[in-house]
Amino acid sequence: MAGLQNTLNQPQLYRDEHLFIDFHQQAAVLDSQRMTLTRKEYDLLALLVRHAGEIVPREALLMRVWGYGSEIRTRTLDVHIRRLRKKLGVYADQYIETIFGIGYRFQPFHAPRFAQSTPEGRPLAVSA
Amino acid sequence: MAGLQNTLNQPQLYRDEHLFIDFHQQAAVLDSQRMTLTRKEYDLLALLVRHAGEIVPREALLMRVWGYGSEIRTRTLDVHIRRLRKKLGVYADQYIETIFGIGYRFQPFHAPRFAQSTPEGRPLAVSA
DNA sequence: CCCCTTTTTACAAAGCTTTTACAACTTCGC
DNA sequence: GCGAAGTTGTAAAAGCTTTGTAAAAAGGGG
Repeated sequence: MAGLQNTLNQPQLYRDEHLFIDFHQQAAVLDSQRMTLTRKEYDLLALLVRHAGEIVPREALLMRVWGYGSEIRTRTLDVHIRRLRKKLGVYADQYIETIFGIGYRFQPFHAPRFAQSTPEGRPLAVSA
Repeated sequence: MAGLQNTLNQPQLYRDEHLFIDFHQQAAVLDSQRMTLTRKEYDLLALLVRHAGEIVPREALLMRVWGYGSEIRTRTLDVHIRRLRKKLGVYADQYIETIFGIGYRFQPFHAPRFAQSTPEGRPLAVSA
């Protein structure tokens, strides 16, 4: 698999064509430019990237990044997603997908996308 | 034989010549292309496919997918069936049969079809 | 205080579901 | 066969929920 692994068997690194993340140093680099992320922005990005290719439900994000239980109603996740996307620049929509009604998914840069065969319908399948 | 079975003895997978469904991941693939289904569309398709070859009465579908009792009058089932058929493309009519006055039946791709002037196949129990 | 980060608020936009209205079809009695 | 009554197909609109966005408010560390 991808990055070197530590004793907890968690990758220490993520790397694709444009994005590089060092989970140990908690640093992200986009096209050779260091991203300046706030703590929450980094935590959110890191969590998504560690689960690259998988849908991460809103609930899970709110729990693991904010410690919020499902009873808390907040829009702060949306706002942080937006700021992350802004900092991801032109790749934003390719990297961070919205799974309507469920959560978000980080996709490695060249991950195969399942194209849309039907004229209507939106870019994502259901999953939980 | 069908897919692997979990501890509840429900198949986890469905597969035929064109359609593949992973009930655990709640994802459907048609001719190697992931179908983009909304939640209700997936629930409806999954219920029909789990009972492949059997007639599933409208009442049962409305109860199990929508939680509607028999007193509720709605056309939303018809509309969802239509959208499913659209997304099933050219196989639509082969996969989803209308059993007039009773309900619908999902047929595996190469299943032999019998005349349906006298609908056979045991209906699914309506009770929850 | 000041600056930076985080959260909330309010509204806009997008997505999904349901209803509505009418066309097409099936069944059944005549 | 024919017509009536009921059922299903279909397209479009309405309704509701979720997400995007900008701006203001709230927190927190120096």
